[in-house]
Amino acid sequence: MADSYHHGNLRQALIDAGIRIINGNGEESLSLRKAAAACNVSHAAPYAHFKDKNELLDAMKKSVTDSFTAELENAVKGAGSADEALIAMGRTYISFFSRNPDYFMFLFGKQNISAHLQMNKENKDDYPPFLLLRKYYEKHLKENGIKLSTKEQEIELIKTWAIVHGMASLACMKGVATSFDWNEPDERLIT
Amino acid sequence: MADSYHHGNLRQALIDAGIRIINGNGEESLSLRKAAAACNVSHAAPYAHFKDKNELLDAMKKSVTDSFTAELENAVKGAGSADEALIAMGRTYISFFSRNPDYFMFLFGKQNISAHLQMNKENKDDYPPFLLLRKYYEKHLKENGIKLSTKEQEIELIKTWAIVHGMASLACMKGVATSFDWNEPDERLIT
DNA sequence: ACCTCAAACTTGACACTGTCAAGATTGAGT
DNA sequence: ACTCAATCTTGACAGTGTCAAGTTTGAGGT
Repeated sequence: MADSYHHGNLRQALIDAGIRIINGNGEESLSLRKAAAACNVSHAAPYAHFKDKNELLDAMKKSVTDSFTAELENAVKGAGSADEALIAMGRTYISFFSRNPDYFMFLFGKQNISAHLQMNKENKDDYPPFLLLRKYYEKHLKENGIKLSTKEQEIELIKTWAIVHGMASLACMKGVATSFDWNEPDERLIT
Repeated sequence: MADSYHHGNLRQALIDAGIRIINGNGEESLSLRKAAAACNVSHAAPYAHFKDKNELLDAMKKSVTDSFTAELENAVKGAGSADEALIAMGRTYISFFSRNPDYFMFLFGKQNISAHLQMNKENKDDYPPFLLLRKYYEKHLKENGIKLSTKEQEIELIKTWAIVHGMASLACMKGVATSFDWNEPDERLIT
């Protein structure tokens, strides 16, 4: 344990250090050199594992997204119906980013969401949280015997996401959320 | 006109140059030195007008927000009823940021929205676009004879904003919006 | 046991950035 | 014409991303 890197699992260490640095101080406060220093490694060492600073950032985003997805999946486990699952997802979505506003800005604050979606594909349909939403939304339609055209379905899906995402966004803005209890509403957000 | 600055209206020139630089290349591509160079001025000249790089950014955000607000107000002029006004606002909100995705990331991509809200106050209630929304939402309630408690009203207001803001957010993410026509929906977003 | 060699890391350099201190220019008001 | 504060320049500093060149290292083949 003394020095499991020097030769070891730098790369993961850099990802973890990067996330730790960002947390509470925002993305701006991260530099490759600081992350390297946090791993007791020279300033150019990261280039053995990442082509770019952006590649580090993308790996970090992937890591945060994985935590986020895990939390969503966990929230959905305790739900009896698809409706309950959807509500649980909405709550968790907003709650996760209310607890970690830095993560919200980190994930969505730059233009390149596609970069960390799946690295190689480019569509929202590969974004794990969106996959979850679609899955339970379709279940919800089936359970309640609702019939929609593909187009309508897509619109409703994006609208639902937009509500939750927009609320999370507002909840993360300082000076906007104070007078509002973000753990209370979102009962009526299902179409 | 040849050199209206040297002594002149640097500050506004810096704001304009900054916005021009950001447009199409994102916030990252702006440096104080580039903005200064674009105004034919030495690299430390901006410090006569802005304490910080952040103060320049805030001034730029204020400028962009003013354009945005103007567009919203203009959209509302042609509306017969409050309902029409609200729909027009929603369309314009999404349309504005679809046309200028860089502006969206610039305005909302960092944590400090409060910084450019009004510089001295700290509440969303001073954010001009939100003021507009509140105004026409209350008109809408009155016109349709709807009675809500203050709390309920606030919730509906934020929910409405969240939908529109969330849609704009999604519309600005590359790889998300492609399959979706952002000029078509938002008819049913009013409570 | 030795050699090999590619991967992992270090060192040193470069251009660029934000910021500050010190000086030079300027124009308006006395 | 003199003053002075606002404006702008010059020069410096530490910090940044990135690259080129060397150095260490540990696993695999002989």
